Amino acid sequence: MTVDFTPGPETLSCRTGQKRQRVLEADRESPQGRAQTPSPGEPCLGPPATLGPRRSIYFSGPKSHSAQLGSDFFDQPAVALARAFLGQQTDCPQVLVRRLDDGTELRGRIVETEAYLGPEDEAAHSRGGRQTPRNRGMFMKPGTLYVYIIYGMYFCLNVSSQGDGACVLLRALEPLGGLETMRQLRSTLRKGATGRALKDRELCSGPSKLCQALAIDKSFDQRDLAEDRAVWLERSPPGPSESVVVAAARVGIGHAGEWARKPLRFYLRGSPWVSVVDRAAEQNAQA
DNA sequence: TAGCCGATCCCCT
DNA sequence: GGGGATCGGCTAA
Repeated sequence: MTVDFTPGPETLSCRTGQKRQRVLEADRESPQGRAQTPSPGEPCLGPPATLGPRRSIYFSGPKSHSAQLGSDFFDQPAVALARAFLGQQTDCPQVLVRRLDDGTELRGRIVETEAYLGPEDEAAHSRGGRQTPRNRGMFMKPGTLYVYIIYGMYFCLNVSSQGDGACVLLRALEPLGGLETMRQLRSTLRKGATGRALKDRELCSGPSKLCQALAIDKSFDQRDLAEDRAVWLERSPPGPSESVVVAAARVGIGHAGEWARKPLRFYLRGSPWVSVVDRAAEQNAQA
């Protein structure tokens, strides 16, 4: 079986409505579906009525963070979104921002992602169309977070994309701001902490490491990355040079047969912040 | 640096 | 009851 990993615009338009319909249903059904509802002290964060003339369609309305990427950015197929997180369409990788309760902002540029395509993808939690309370975020509107517990003690952070049950796993960040807080969080949360100071490249080089470093846990499940006040996405400042995106096999899904070999993991070639480097795949990456 | 392996517990069948 | 989108310590090369 072959799969087209670069769906065209027609795929874009026909799948969107389907998932949005489910979201409406989800919002009606579950209190968690309204996780992004602002608390009494917060401003209303509904979608912008109009966009400013100079504002990118990818930015949220004026009531969100000024640089916060809006819903439209996430409304693309999983592979396109996984690449867009690395800046392949926007020329610069996106920055994940986490604002802690005390106002501290932690920032990391996304350098590694994995795409999970939905029901047909044997490695996805939504394989075969499975929809359970745990993976519900995968079926919610693009930009919805899907946070799950792995091996009983770690968290992984996914972002729902276009297409039912499709999402993108965030695997690694280049820490840009709040490194000392990240180090503290990692040292506190990681298993068997020995007190050894973690190197910068050990802070966010893995899906669960970045969750620890950004204090992201199950409470973030089903929240909306386009509207949330504690976690959001921004455009990165332009980097020093153009980056090459490597497409490699995904990690840790050996049980998934042929799907385990498909090049659905994406990372920036040469980045020291990536969790797993695939030399063979890098040879195929275009400069 | 790479490979091996145990920890640990949620979630699904 | 068993598997798992991980991590980190230990060992060998």
